[in-house]
Parts: sequence; C-alpha cells; structure tokens
Amino acid sequence: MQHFLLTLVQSIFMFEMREKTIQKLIAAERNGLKHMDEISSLQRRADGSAGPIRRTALHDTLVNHLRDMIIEGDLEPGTRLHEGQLGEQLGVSRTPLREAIKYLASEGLVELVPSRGAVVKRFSPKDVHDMLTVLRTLEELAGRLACEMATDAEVAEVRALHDEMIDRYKAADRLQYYKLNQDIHTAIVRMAQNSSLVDIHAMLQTRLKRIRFIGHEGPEKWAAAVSEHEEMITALEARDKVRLSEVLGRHLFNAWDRVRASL
Amino acid sequence: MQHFLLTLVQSIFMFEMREKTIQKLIAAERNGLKHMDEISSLQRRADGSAGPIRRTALHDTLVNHLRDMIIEGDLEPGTRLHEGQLGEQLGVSRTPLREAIKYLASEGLVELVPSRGAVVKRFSPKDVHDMLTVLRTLEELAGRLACEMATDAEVAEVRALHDEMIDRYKAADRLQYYKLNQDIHTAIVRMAQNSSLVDIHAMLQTRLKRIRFIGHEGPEKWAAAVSEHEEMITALEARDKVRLSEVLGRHLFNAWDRVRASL
DNA sequence: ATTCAAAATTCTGCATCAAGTCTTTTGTAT
DNA sequence: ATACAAAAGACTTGATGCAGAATTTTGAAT
Repeated sequence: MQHFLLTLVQSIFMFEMREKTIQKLIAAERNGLKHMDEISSLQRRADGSAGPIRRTALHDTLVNHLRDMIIEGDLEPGTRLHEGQLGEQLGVSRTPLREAIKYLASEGLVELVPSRGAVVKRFSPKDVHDMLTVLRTLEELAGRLACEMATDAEVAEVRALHDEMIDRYKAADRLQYYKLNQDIHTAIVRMAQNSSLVDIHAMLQTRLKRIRFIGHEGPEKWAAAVSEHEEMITALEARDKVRLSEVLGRHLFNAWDRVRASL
Repeated sequence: MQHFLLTLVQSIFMFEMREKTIQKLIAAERNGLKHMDEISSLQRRADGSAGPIRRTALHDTLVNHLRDMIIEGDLEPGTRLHEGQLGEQLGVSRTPLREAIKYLASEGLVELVPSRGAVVKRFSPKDVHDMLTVLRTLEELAGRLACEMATDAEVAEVRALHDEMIDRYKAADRLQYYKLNQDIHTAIVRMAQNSSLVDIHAMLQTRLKRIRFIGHEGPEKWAAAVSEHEEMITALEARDKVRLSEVLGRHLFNAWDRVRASL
C-alpha cells in the first residue's frame, strides 16, 4: 500500500516534470531559427509510411533541441556536455539525453571521448573549407539533376521563395533572408530527386549552419550573393544545367570568402 | 560451414567480452570488413597486451559489431532489432545496445519507429542508384584533388595495394580482392586531404557495403572492373586529374550495372 | 468470419549502483 | 619553507534492473 502511494506520487511528479519540459521546449521554439527544421525533420521521420500520426519520441525532441542549442551557440565548441547538469536543466533524465548525444555524435556535431564524456566539436577553418568544397560539388550535381527532373510547379515554387527572399533582403531582415536562402538551396537539392543527396546535403548544411549563423558578412558581399541567386533562378527557369551548375559552384566558392573572416 | 565457424568464433568473442572487463577491449577499426580483423586484433591485444591500453566504450564495440552483422547479412533488411533478445545474444545489457542502435540510426543503417523499435533499413534499387550517383560525384572530386595533393609515397602505396589486388584477382580470392578494392578507393579519397570528403565517403561506402558484399558479379564484369582499376592507377601516377576523374566516374557508373542484378 | 477485449510482449524512461578519472590535500624530503 | 609525490575523496561517466506505457497478438463471442 505504501509502495503504491509512493509510485502514484512519483507518477504525478514525473508528469509535472514532463509538462514543464514540454513548456520549456515550446517556449524555446519561439525565438530560434529551429521551427522549420524541427518540423520537417519530424515529418521526414514520421511520414515514412504515411501512417497515423505518431507521438514524437523524446529522443527526437531532444536531438533537435540540442542541435539547435549547438547551432545557435548556446553550447560553444569545446564545451563539455554534462549529463547530470544538462539533464536537470532540460528536465529529462540522463538516459534519453545520452541517446540523443550518441545520435549527435554520429551526425558529427559532438565528439565522444571515452570515459570523459562528450564535447561540442570544434571546426577548424580547414574543416569548414573542406565541407564547403564537398557541398559545392554536391550542389553542382544537384543543379544538373534539378534541371532535368524539376517540374514547372517546383520551379515556380522556388521562384516564389526567391522573390520572398529579395523582399526580405530589401527590408534588411537578415534572419528571414538567411532562412529563405537555405530553403532555396534545399529546394533545389530536393528537386534532384535523389534521396541520398538530400540526406547528405542536409547534414552538411546542419554542420555549417552554426558557422554561417554566427558569421556576419558586410553589405557588399551580401549584394553579391543576392545577384548570384538571381542568376541561379534564371538558369533554373531556362533549364540550363551547365549554367546553373556553374553558378551554384561559384556561389559556394564565394561562400568561403564570406565566412572565412569569422573564423 | 563458414557460417558455423563464424558463429563459433563469435561465441568465443562474446565469452571473452564477458569474462574480461569489457572496458579493456580495443575498439576495432571503423572501416573495413573487419570481422576477422576485429577478432584477431582483440586476441592479439589480449595475449600480448603490449602498448598503451586504450580504453574504449562498450558503445563503440557494439556499434562496430552491429554494423558488421548488418553488412554481412546476419541481420536482414526489415528485421526488427529486438533489444532483449539481441542483448542476450550479445551478452550485454539493453542500455548500451539502445545507444548503439541510435548511433546506427543516425548513420542511416537502421530506421527508428517510435514505440515500435528499430528495423534494419531496406534500400530500394533507386536508393542504391542514388547513393552510387553521389558516390560517383564525390570520387570524381577526390580524384581531381588527389592528383594535386598526393605525395609520391602515397601514390606508391596505392600502386602496392593495386598490385596486391591483382594478385588476389588472379588467385580468385574474391573476399580479399573486394577488400583491397575498397582500400584503394578509400586511399584515393584520403589523398584528397579533405576530412569531410573522407567522412561522407566512408559513410556511403558503409551503406553500400552490404549490397556489394552480397552481390555476385560474373567474371566478365569482374575483368572490366579490374581493367578500370588499371587505368585509374596509371592516371594517378601521371597526375592526370581529368583522366583519373573520368575513369573513377566511369567505374562507378558501371558499378550500377554490376549490382543492379542482385536487387 | 469478424470484431472486441484481454493478456503478453516489447519499447521507453528513471533511479541506483559500480568504476574510473581528476583534483585536492597531506606528508615527506630537500 | 617549498616542491613534489602519493593517497584519498569527490565528481562524472558507464551499466543494469525496474516500473510504466503502448502495441500487437491471441482468444472468445456474436
């Protein structure tokens, strides 16, 4: 009987904690750039079989939350991920937290040091350069394929994103501009109809997001990037694969110049 | 018969793991078809115990082991990873097993279904085609970079691997041939001196390993592949980047023909 | 044969226990 | 008195068992 009461109280307490956690997560969701990614990521995982809506697993929520914390700079490179403290802070137990950390380790965002825990991975300038090189090659491929595979509707959609982005650019809304910028690149990759390409591109994009998010480029480089985007769209609409591929390559080649200062 | 020996060796391996403190074990290399290598390495270390004892997490050991089981076909696509049963079979508790599964999920080898467990991911023919397309693009890039960056010593090393592979080919030692084949590709990628490229290439190679390992190509296709490799080496030795890139591309384009039958 | 309910199996999360590592303190020697 | 080394203690990760929740399977009744 005593035991029963104890477990009952425990359950209520647990429920409280979970409610608090969810509220915290929702609150945190408001102010970040994470809304899109979280949703898309969840959908990607959930609608694999187009079945009924499954409740989101705690790992997934945690993985997304931690990833955002790292990208936004709440967890700086080199910081040790303290299981106890971090768990307390997020209102979850250590077990799901550990699983989330392992997941992120496989993604390459954190590094696992045996019997000394996990630290946020620090990217050297060369690492960033290497990633941009690979990303460039992948987007060149995506551009070629997209010109072959894209439907008119998809192209129109990208055009809409582009126009929206230009508006944000003129309004100097840097955050939204940045977000739409990434959306356009992701859309082009998606048009290539290559699942593996989409996966790897998303992964690289995620790893670089932190760098790009932190980096501030000056207005003249910003303008150059916009003009490159303009070229991209026209090339895509003309289904000019060599031109699109070339512009994408140049765009990412220049991206190195834009971020190198902030390293 | 082979399978019997394998399971016997596996049992011994498990017994070893349970007897000795697991932390003392040495993690096997992340790359390669390492089943035999893993065991021999473990025994080597257990007998000699020379050199600094690198502690390794049970997590890593499990990840490597499970990966091998999936690649070799012990766990067929679509089979559910039963935590209790699998844990019992491997002699470990469920917690590290779950962490390993999460890690592999991030790697794309298993799929996580909320509150229904994990299943070995099944790759459709289109998935394989997509992966080969990306891999082709990446190796073309690697070829170009390798011609610029490679030292003479590295080229000589690849030549040695190649000659060894030809020997195995003539001896019809399919397993070793296959292993050396992958080693050569990995070596070329490594020469490109691009860490991100190495990472992603390794990941794709891993995902495709299962397909390629299972697939049996006929002798005439085998000969064609060898001749392509011959071309690769000469192009590399001449530092002819456009030729090497072209051959690598053709090699992987043809790879699709070689594996498509076994899907 | 189909549907609903109950039971069993399996996944998910938490708390506790064990082991290893790092830090601090104390003791000894120069 | 200071410096170095060794031991002890505290802190952190690693691992296991346990309890609750959900899904699937089986059995019975209409």
